[in-house]
Amino acid sequence: MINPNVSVDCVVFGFDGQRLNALLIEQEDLGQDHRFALPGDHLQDEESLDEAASRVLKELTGLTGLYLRQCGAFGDPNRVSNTNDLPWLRTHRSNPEARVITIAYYALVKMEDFNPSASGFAKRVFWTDTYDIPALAFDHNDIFKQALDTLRKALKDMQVGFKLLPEKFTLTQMQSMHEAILRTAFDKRNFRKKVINDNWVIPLEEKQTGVDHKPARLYRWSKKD
Amino acid sequence: MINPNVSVDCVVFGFDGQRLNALLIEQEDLGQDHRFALPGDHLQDEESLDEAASRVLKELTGLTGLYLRQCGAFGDPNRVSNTNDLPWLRTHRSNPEARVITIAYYALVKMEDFNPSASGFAKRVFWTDTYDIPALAFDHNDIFKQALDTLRKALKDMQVGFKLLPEKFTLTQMQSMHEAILRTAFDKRNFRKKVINDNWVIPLEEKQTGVDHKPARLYRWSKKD
DNA sequence: ACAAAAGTGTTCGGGATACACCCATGC
DNA sequence: GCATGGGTGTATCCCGAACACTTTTGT
Repeated sequence: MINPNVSVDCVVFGFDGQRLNALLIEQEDLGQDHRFALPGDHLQDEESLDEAASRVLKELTGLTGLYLRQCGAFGDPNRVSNTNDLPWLRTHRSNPEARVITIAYYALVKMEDFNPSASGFAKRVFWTDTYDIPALAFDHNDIFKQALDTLRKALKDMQVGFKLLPEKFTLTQMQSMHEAILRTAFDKRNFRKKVINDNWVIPLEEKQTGVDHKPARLYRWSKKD
Repeated sequence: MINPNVSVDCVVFGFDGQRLNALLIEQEDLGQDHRFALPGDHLQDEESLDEAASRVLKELTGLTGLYLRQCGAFGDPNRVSNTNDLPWLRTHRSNPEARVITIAYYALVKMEDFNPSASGFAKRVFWTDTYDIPALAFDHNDIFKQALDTLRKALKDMQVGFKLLPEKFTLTQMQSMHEAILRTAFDKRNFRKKVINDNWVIPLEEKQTGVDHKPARLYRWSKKD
């Protein structure tokens, strides 16, 4: 292998209408406590970094076609040398002591469109509230923080938010998403004025169904992906 | 070597009072045309990515103590396989065909404080206008673009501009720097109002010397590095 | 009728923009 | 005295923030 110690790790964000969630995997049990981690794996020859990130997500979680962006490279010489990480490394890596450089990605998914299922060395895949992330393997908690920061900056530039919403959504859903990601409350009238005036969304004729109150108008994002 | 095909490449920006410049190296001549590149080199064992970037700049240009920030990772399988790059790779790399993943950095220097001088495999080091960058080796032109984009975003957040100015500077110098980086013109009165009201700079009692017109007041940056 | 969420306008303050002339110094 | 850049104030516009009540639907 040409790049034996380079990997990609992905922070997959999903929004469920209330909370911002991230996708974690539980690594195979080796007689230890539960070990949680971000989905990630070594880079293979002949694949680009972006391709590696896509492949990893497909292999470990079954997700494909996600919006993916780099959010940093992590290469501290000791980033994989915590003793808790050693048993797993010894069974999965030909050179368990080697420092691994990882390229971090964040991904956004419309949760309704995807149904992650564990495979590869992931024993289990599950969504967790982003404000309640457990201790993760390696330096994955650092990577997660950086991914969230990057997402927040991108959201303020109004470039990515729609990747987390269904095709048709209500303004309340959109506002909740912003509030969940940025951890702030917005005024309903001001929020609506802004997204409509600035042409971020386009109103549809359709309305919400199946709710036991006044159904809200649906909107779609105005920009191309 | 544990990470044989990982490198760092650095875009060093400097401001000369008029123009934004970037530091390039000319690679050793191998009977070809001039070959220009960003300063960069392979990662060594036991050094972090940031440390590698510092070392590379010291070894190739003599510069130390620079402000350095990551601005992306580049790992396309073909990024080093342009035929023009092969002769150089063959004399400098044990595995010239190997794909190299590089972590890109940008650095900011006060040009007056530093005097870059070529060493290592750099035959020559020189400043070039950032709007007149020649064709560079590998994908270094792409890396340069991304570094400039990153610098511009950071400058708007007003975090980094002062790294390019002398300790004491005039507001006209500061404005020129912003204009050079962002490629826009600002109104003199508005610019001054802003940087003074928002406490970005602190006026000194000192004035400019050695100019053949009314000497300008000097300022210093108000924040800590 | 009642519960639940949808939907809607106005006021106010602060920051960004546009704009032109006099001043101090060196030669 | 003249050339060169230094230095200064005001009016306007737009955007973001604060704020509360009526409407529509399902049960």
